[in-house]
Amino acid sequence: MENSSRCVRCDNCLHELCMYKVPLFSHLDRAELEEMACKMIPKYYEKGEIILHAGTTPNGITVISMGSAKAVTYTADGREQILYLFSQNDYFGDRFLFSDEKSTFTVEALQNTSTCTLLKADFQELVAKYPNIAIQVIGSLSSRVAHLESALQNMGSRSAEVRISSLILEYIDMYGSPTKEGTLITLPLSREGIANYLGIARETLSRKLSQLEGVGILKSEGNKSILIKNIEALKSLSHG
Amino acid sequence: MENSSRCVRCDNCLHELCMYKVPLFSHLDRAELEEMACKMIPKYYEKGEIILHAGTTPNGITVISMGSAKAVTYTADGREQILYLFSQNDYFGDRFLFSDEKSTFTVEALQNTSTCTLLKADFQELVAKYPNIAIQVIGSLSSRVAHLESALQNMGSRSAEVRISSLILEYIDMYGSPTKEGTLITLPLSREGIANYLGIARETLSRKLSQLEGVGILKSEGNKSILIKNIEALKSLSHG
DNA sequence: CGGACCATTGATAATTGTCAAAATTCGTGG
DNA sequence: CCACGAATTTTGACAATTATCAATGGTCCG
Repeated sequence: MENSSRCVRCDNCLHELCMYKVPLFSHLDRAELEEMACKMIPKYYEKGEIILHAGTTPNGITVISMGSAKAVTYTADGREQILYLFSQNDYFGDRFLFSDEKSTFTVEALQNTSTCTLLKADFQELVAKYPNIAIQVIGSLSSRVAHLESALQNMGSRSAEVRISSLILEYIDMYGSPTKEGTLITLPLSREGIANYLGIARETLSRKLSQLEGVGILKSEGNKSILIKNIEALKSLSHG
Repeated sequence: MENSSRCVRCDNCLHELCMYKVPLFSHLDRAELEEMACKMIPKYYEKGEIILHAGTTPNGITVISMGSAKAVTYTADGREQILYLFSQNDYFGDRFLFSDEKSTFTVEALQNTSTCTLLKADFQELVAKYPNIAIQVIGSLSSRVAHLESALQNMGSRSAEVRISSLILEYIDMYGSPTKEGTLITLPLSREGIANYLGIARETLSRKLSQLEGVGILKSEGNKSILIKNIEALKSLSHG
């Protein structure tokens, strides 16, 4: 307690420690969390600002404490390919904690966004002190691998319709809330963003969504949300 | 030494310890390696046999000590999507070491293949004893993440030509050997396999390769190798 | 040498990308 | 709260690419 009062707390976290909600740190006890919190470096980015530049070496592990961000690379034919979408309490940089590799992706704020960064050296110290954290890191990387494998599997479908259906189903779980008329998804990305994530043209996405709307499966509600009216139909589409 | 003579050595490894060449274990000293070698379970698979079934929980970390294998999932539209290609000294299962998740992919032997498996429990014991191994696992997962990110980036190119060029360039580094007339690649996969890795139709791959042969960039040498005659041209193709 | 397997080629259809224009949506400032 | 302008999205028409199906040709291994 005394210890923590000596710290400059992360301003973004109000009266809570933001790390508390980060799975990576969830097995630490209060004291350990506070010890770490002291070392977190807070930062603020406007929408559109770059949080991490491709080609540079990340200086630690960065938690999105507020807002959201996308990790993008550019495909050989010059298009933007979104690799990850980071929402509140997601983090990146774990892959660089024990290596000096340069990042191949750029991270850009999708909204006004606050981050907390724990420097590599501090993290390594922490790992030395609490070896269990290494196991947590392994778990974290494992689920990142799982996510990428499934994204890759999805990209393997030649048909745009299948890819779109799968992504919507994923979004239902992550960003959906039930209403009387169906499940309302608050989209984390613009149409263009979704298209760039799926590796298809924005126009193709538009067309397919209109088509799905035409047969009553869903309904676009402005640019930022979609109402899903028939999940079962989506599921059968996503299966080929 | 006495210790090791009490072990049943892995038959596949002849007089060498196969783990010696596995990066994951390369930081262990001889004694540690031998200790671990005692616990490795060797197994042999004919070409086409399944080493790991999707939907089952891997029992440990499996090293390909001889031969090769592919890790595949099936896309929503029923096609085979190759996620990984494992050659000698590659391994899989690291992602399941500290979780009970089921594998989403199936691993199938591409040739007659020998493996050595270290059971989860034994691995965990090893990690407890030599905590540095956890760091090695982190490194191993990190490079797996890097590989997947780049594969995803590649799948984002809408054009088949670009994807093919990128893959060939990758193969040059991994399976190529210089000759007088150019770089000879001994292909690790059949045409169909390459197409399934790239997420395109086998016929499309054929056509593009013929086309590249037509302009003198490469030359198919039977079904199992390709001679690359103009790497620079390939590079510029792969950049869009 | 033969037969199974794999790869190539051709013709066609279906899908998707591209470019341009019109329509919507969104946020801002009055 | 409304209106306006910028940004985003949708739609249309067309071109380009790729998938599909079927037939042919080649390769590999016993």
